[in-house]
Amino acid sequence: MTSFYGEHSKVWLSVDCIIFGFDEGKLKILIGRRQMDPGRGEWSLYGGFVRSDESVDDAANRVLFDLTGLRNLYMRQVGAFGNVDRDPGERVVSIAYYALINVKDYDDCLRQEYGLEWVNFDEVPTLYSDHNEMIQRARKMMRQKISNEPISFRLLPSLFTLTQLQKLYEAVSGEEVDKRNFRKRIKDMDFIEKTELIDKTGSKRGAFLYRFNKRAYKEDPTFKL
Amino acid sequence: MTSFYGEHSKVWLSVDCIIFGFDEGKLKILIGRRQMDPGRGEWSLYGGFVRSDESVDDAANRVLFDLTGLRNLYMRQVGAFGNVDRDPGERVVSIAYYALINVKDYDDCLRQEYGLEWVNFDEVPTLYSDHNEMIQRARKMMRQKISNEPISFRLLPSLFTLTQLQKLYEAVSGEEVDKRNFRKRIKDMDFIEKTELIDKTGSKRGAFLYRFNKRAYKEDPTFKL
DNA sequence: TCAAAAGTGTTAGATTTACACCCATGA
DNA sequence: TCATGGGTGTAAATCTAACACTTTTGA
Repeated sequence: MTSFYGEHSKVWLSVDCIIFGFDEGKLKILIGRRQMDPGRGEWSLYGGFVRSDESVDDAANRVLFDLTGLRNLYMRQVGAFGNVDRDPGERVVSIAYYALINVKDYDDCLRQEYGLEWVNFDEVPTLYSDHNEMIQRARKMMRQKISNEPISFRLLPSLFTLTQLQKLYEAVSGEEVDKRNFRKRIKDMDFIEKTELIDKTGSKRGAFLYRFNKRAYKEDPTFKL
Repeated sequence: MTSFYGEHSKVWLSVDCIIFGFDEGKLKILIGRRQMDPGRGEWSLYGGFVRSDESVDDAANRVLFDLTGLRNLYMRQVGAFGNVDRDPGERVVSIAYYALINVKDYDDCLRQEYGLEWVNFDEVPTLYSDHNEMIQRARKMMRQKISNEPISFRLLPSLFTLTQLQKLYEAVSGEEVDKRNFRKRIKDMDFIEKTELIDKTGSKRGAFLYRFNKRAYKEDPTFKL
């Protein structure tokens, strides 16, 4: 191969995906046992190598699609992790991404096939290499986003109750909020629409279901929680 | 070379540095004419390849030190830029970093030696490859930071006037603020200390010089502009 | 003497926070 | 009938934003 850059050394480049979900009032991530050496058997994020014919973003999308069967997930780059010895085998630099999925959309057969587990974010075990650092950075980014962009809806079913929305917000932001004040703020956002549907799974009385109107949000994209 | 990952392809990895400065009331960045093919002669950020024995962060620090002679600069990773064809020559993935320097600390001989120019951020020409995208992302990150972290002091001399501080804030945030309201907020921050020194370069009357007390900030790191 | 930047307080309006009770239902 | 989560309004406190004039001094 001819090269302008021949004298410099190349590195392996991988992507690692932090997949967030929300279920039973808790923020969760999807992790599995590493299937390859080095580190076989350790808890780990799921990742893959970047191929020569795909962009780094495409590699992350491919890995996410393999894993979830879902396209067009909300996905953001966390950043590059490039310590020399981060991979015990070779020099591998990894670009971390986080993605948000609705746990209910996710095919549990696929989860079992890959041997993945949903674990509560606050109870994540020690992970392979620098993966714990990756998830912390991802969480920090997400915490900043959730107050300024409507990302909650990526983690919830398309119909959700205000209590669910509030619990999610609390789980991500890490602080409790007053129910009445929270609902007041939601009422001001016209793109969060009340339906006539009632969810009775969470309480005897039942709670109204709401939906996120993407179109309405695009017309007036002001968001502040 | 033995490898666990032999079947996957490696890539060249570079770092690109966005060096911000502030002078004469304007936010500036340091760019130069590209010295190598492909793209020789085009306006470009300054960068370098990541070596096999250094972390990606170290590579960025090395490039910054070569260029400025300064250590311990404020530096943050912007992210990985990994489109397949972003480099016309070969597959090169680049990790962008931005750094803040005080223009007065910067040795102008070094600038000339490397053929670099300070250009107003709002007047940056078309740059090589995806470098314009990099600087936009860097600026966005910086805009978010400046209200929540005391980074202004990295761009200013150690003694500065409140007018300078305000102009800097306006240049980075992109919006004008009321002088009295701005000063009120500054007064609340005990780690921005008034000295008895007067700067007479900016006005006939002269303005008091202030200084950032790092130690006091560490004791009470609350910041909100 | 005048142009140019430095410096200084008050008030109205908006936003945020704290707070407690009734409702509907299934078990 | 009672335990559980759903739903609602008001008032005090805080924060934000708007606003204009005096001071100093070198040219």
